[in-house]
Amino acid sequence: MRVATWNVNSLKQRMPRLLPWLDQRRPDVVCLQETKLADDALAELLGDALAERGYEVAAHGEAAWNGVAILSRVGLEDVETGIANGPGFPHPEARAVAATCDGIRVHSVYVPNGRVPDSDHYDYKLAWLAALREVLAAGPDAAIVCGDMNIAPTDDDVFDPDAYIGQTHVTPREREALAEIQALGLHDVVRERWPNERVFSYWDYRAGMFHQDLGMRIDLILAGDPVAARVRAAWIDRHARKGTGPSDHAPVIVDLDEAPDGDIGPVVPPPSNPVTKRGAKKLPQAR
DNA sequence: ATGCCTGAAGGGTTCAGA
Repeated sequence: MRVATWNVNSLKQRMPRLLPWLDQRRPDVVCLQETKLADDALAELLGDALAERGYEVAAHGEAAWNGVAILSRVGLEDVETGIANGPGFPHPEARAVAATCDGIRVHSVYVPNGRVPDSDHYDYKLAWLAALREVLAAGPDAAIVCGDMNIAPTDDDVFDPDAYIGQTHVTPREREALAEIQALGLHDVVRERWPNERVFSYWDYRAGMFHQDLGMRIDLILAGDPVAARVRAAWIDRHARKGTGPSDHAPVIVDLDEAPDGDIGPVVPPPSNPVTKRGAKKLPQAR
């Protein structure tokens, strides 16, 4: 079973990239973020194209901003939109949808950006993460949380920590909120597979950041023990960030073995190697 | 001039993103 997550930065604009990518990678479950489409508009836009490919759709969107969805061709049951008891800004935003696909509770999430540390929007981000944690704590262990977390878990997940001083995505409180979610027993499957590699999922559109591989790893797949034990491969599909009209995020993909019948034993982490990093560069700076 | 890109809304410019 192949599960993917992709912040598409507008489904409408990304159609020419999404459909060929679905045909190329053939994921069984796809979590989308920043669809920027109301549910009826999404159904109108790609309902037929997805049905042709065998996907059912659980969408939770709104016009212009935010929006998440789950596509599945291995079943899509018990759909739940939004985060129970989650905060709004000030009203609830379309940032989460969950469904059960082939026995796994799948969450597609688009965590608020935070904008500026210690701002109202930053407080909203922290409250939203706390509410997400409660939802996950009440759910099954056979869960997978996919999405744009808008947090780089460690300094190894940004091209240069100095470039992000005073910015969101790297502050201790955000990272602690994410760590508390992971402490429920969720494995960051890409980092566990590539413990010392330079792996990013987002690159700013500007100033050739992608070309120079100056990015961040903020799109994560977090898997509970029963799912993490089935991980056969986990990687970031940089190819989808190349070429004409890409999203500024690349898809993250994980391949799972078939669910075992009995006890599969402990999850064994892969061996470690020293971190290799290239020369630091600054973000584009204002004058 | 955080807006060197991109997308969306609502008009011909502003806001949001990370």
